[in-house]
Amino acid sequence: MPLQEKQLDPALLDAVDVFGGLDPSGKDEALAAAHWRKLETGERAFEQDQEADAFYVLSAGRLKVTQVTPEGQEIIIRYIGPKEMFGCVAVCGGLTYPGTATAVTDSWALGWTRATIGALAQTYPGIALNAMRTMGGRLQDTQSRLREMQTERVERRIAHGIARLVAQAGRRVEGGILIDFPVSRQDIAELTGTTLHTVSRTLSAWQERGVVELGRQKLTVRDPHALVVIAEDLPLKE
Amino acid sequence: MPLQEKQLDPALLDAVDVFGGLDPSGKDEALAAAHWRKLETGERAFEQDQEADAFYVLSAGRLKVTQVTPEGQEIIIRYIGPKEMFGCVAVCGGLTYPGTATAVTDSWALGWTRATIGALAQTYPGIALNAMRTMGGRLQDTQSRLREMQTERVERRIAHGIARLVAQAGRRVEGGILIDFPVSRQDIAELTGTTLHTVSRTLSAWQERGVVELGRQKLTVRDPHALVVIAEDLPLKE
DNA sequence: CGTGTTATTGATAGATCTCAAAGATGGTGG
DNA sequence: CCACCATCTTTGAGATCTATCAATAACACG
Repeated sequence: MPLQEKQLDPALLDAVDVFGGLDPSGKDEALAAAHWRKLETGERAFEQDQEADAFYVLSAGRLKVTQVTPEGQEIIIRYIGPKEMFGCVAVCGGLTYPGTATAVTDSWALGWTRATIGALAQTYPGIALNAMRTMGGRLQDTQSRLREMQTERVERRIAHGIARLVAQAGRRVEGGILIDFPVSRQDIAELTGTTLHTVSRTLSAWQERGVVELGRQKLTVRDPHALVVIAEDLPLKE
Repeated sequence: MPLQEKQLDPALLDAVDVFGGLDPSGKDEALAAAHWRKLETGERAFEQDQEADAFYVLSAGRLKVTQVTPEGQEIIIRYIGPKEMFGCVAVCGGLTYPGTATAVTDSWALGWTRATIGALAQTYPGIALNAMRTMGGRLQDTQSRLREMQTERVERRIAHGIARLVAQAGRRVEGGILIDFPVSRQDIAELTGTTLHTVSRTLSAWQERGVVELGRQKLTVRDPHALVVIAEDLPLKE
C-alpha cells in the first residue's frame, strides 16, 4: 500500500511552499499531524458551501477548483498541481468553501483539520507568512484574469488560458507541449468565459494554422510562439 | 495641522482589521513606526510596476486601485475605504505594485516601509494572520467578480457593481442611498467591464424606471430592492 | 462667457451566443 | 471481437448583445 511508504517519506514536504523554511522537526510534526486522502478521478475533496474543515496540499495528481452560479453555470477558478495547497479558506477565517475541488486525474492529498493547521501555524509563524505569500500570488493571478475578461476578445482569452495551462502542466513531447491531464473544450470554455462551441471553432482554426494539435480531451501546443502572438495580440510581421 | 493631533490619537488603529487583537503596546509601537501621507484628490500613493516599498492603511478618504493593460485600457481593481489596508504586496513577497492607487477624494493614509511592517509582523504574528484573512476575503471577492464577468450580461454586472459600491460607500440620504464619492460613468464601466456608453444607456433606463437618480459623477440609488432584482435576475412578479 | 470634461443618444457593424444537428471517440458488455 | 452507448466535438445558420463611430448636450470651473 503506497500510503505507508508515503507517510514515511521525510522529504515529502520539502518543495512545498507553505512549509518552506520550516525546520526538519517542524516538517515531521506537520507530517505526523496530516492525514492522507486518495481521490479517484472525478471525486471531490470538498464541495462549495460545505463547512471548511480541512486544508490540503496536493501530493500527486491534479484537481480543478470550480464555482457554480445560482443559475447552475460552472466556472473553473483554477487548477491545482502537485505541491500546491488548496482549501486555504480553512486557514484564513472562512466558514465554508467558496468552491468545489474535483480530481481530474487520480490524486493523493495531505490534509489537516482546521484545528490542526491552526495550531501548527501558531507554533510556526512562517507557515502563515508562506500561506499569505501564496494567496498574494493567487490574488494577483485572479486579478490578471479579471483584467483579461474585461479587456480582451475571446480568442485572446483562450490563448492566455491555454498559455497558463502550458506553464502549469505542460509536458514536452516530440513536436510540441502536451497539457498533462484531460481537458475538454467545455473546460477551456469555463476557464476563459466563453462557450464550448466558440472554443471548438477557435481551436480548429488554430489547428488549421498548425498552432495546436487536437484530440479528445487532449491538447498539444505545436507552436508556442504563435500562441503568445495571439495572446499578446502582436502584429504579424509585415 | 491635523497631522499632529492624529499621531497622538491612541485609538487610531482600533477598528483596523490588520491590527485586530494586537495589545495596546503593540498598537503604540505600530503607530510610532508609521508615517503619515496626505493624498490630494487625484494624487497617487503608488504606481503600477513601481517597487513595492510600503504598506498602507487608509485613515480617511477613498482611493481606487487600478491596472492598465499594455494597450492602455484601464480597469478598476477595487476601491479602498477608511480602515482598509492597501499596498499589501509589500508585505507578501511581491517586488512591485501590481496596480496604481489613486485618491478619489482627499485622503490620509498611514504608511509603513516594507522593512518596518516586516519587523512588526515578526514580533506580532497576529498581524500576518489578519493580513491573510483580509487577503482571503479579497481573493474571494475577486473570484466572484470573475464569475460575474464570465456568466453575466452587462446590465447585471452593472447592477452588481453598483450594489458593491453601495455596500462599501453608501450613505443614507433622503429618498435613497448616495455613493459617497465621485464616480463617473467611465469609472463604472472600468469596474464592470463595459464602455461608458453602455453604462450611460443602462443607468438612464434605470432612472426612467425610478431605480436610481443620476448626476454628474454622482449616483443615488432610489430603489435598492429593484437593483437587487436586476442583479440577481429575479423574475418580475406576475 | 469660454473651455474642457462628462454625459447622452442614435446608427451601424461585428463578435459571440444560442439553437440545432450530425460526426467522432472510447469504453463496456454481450 | 463487435456493436452499442454515453460523452465529447464539430459545424452551420440565425439572433442578439454590445462595442464602435459620431455628434450633440449638459455641466463645472476659472
